[in-house]
Amino acid sequence: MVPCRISNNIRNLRFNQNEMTQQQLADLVGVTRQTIVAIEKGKYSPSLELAFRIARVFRLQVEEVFTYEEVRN
Amino acid sequence: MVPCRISNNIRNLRFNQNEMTQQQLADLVGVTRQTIVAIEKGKYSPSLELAFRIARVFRLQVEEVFTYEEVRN
DNA sequence: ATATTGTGTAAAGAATACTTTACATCAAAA
DNA sequence: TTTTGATGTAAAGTATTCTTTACACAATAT
Repeated sequence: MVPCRISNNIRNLRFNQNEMTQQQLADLVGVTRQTIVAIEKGKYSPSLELAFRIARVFRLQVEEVFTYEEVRN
Repeated sequence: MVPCRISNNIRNLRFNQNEMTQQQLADLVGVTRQTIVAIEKGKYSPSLELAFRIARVFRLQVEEVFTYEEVRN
């Protein structure tokens, strides 16, 4: 796959929208806290399923939480 | 993770929008044809990255290509 | 002072996405 | 009728996502 970057604003959403901890978000979407940490920190990007679940928690579209951009030089 | 279903209308989009083969779509998004087959047939759902790439080909939002719904009984 | 809460990191293993190779079927073209 | 192109399936291997366990640190509360 062509190199790209998927960033997200989960951290901001957690604070601004519902004042929610990583653990609470993890529970709401059904994964472990470490998974949330890894995604927030950009270690890897989630599965589509998890992306949907996270977006739903904040009542947003996937695109409003995750930003896809191709990497060009 | 709570059971859910992710469906998609890639097949329709291929036919209606650009008259595109599985192989062409695969090349455009940088995966093998088998991956497209598996996703169209619902064998598994793509990574978020691939979902973005497919949506981009059709100039659509992720939500316009993939539909997430929780399974309730 | 020490317990608790929220966050970060790391490493081994399980689960899922994706590749590679190969072969089968059907429809349409030569 | 033979060939070609589009699609479907399957199995073994690689890569990535996610879990589990464990520990560390800083800020706040007791």
